[in-house]
Amino acid sequence: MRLAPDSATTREQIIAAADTLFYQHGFEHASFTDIAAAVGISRGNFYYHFKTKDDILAAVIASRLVRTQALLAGWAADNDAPAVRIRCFINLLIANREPIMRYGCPVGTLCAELAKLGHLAHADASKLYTLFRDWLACQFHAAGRGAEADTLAMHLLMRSQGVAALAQSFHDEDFIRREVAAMHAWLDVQLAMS
Amino acid sequence: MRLAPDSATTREQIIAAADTLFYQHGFEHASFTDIAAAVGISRGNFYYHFKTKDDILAAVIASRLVRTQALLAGWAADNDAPAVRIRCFINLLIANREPIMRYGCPVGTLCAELAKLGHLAHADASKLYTLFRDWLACQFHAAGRGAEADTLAMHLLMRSQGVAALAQSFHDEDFIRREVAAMHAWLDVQLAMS
DNA sequence: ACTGTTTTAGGATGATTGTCCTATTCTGGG
DNA sequence: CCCAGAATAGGACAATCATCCTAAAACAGT
Repeated sequence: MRLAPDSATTREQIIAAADTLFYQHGFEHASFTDIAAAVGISRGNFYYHFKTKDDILAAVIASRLVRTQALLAGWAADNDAPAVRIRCFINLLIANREPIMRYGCPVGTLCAELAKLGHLAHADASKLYTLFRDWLACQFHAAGRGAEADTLAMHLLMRSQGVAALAQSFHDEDFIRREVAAMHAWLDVQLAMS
Repeated sequence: MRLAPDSATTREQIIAAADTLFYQHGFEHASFTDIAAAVGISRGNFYYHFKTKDDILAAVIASRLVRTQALLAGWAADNDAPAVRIRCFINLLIANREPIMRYGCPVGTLCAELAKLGHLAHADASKLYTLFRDWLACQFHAAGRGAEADTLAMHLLMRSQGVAALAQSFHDEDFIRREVAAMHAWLDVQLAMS
């Protein structure tokens, strides 16, 4: 019973390709053929690695959860001040502005699609939101806003979602920068209250 | 050459059913069969009224543009003060909270899906955003905030989109009410600046 | 009642989908 | 060298999709 290192690579390649295609074209519109072509393997070979498309989706969501957790942990490790950590989240809109203007927010668009499909995986996809929500709430708590930490976290998350949605349709980079600046200003006010 | 009143009714029924199904299940996931079943006509009969699915989509978007314009014109006719008019827009989140928590914002989810599909109709769907944007900017202008009217309009639109996105995934009515109250408070501040 | 147009129903069509089967190739341990 | 298991390829399969065709029905004007 070996560890099958090549299989793990192929499996990870499938997940990575599916992740990208689900993001760029949506879960439903991205087909097995598309993913197979992106990875460079045959279409029928999928059954060996994933029994159903839902299994791939579950693996993609699990992968995103891990990477998101690592991202948030990295921000927390690199910065001592909660204020700086929160600004890392806000600046994500600037760093990812190109894909956001093309495909929207990876979390928001996936959750919206799965909710419309009535897909069971929507519950798991929502955990991506929860990850950001709880992390932000934790930072607000550390910044002395414990009583309203979750409310403030949801407010910031809400603004990032709204910015991503409008940026996608209007393709307006200045709008993103303007709203990011407004979010930083809002944060200044909130942190001054503690 | 008669006006074909029955045909107009059937055509409108198709548009209405397609509008609902596109909203509830998404454009791609809503099939001809679904729409036909909702209207109560045969599947093959569509070709007589609409040559392609894209034609139905175009008709649905055109119908939404007309209804949105009428909605905005109604708000403007019913209220003299720009402040009250803008609050009508904000309160839309409360009035439509049930469908929003289920299916998200009709405009936002449609635009996001069409953008991901690279669909040509995305440009027309974005006009729905523009309708709200320009109308809001007009109200801010009338309220004495001419210089920043469009910026304020985009900010309000952004917040409504963000609230709808999170409300759909978290199914949280209290969150909607809290953010609507915050939007009203924000508006108070903005109008006091004029 | 007749006629030409509008409207409808039902099925055919080809393409695409997710799923699944089977034969072949690759690989590492004995 | 050989061989069991892992991995792959290619195609079969039924279902679904948008689209399209054709014949029947409903209707209006005469």
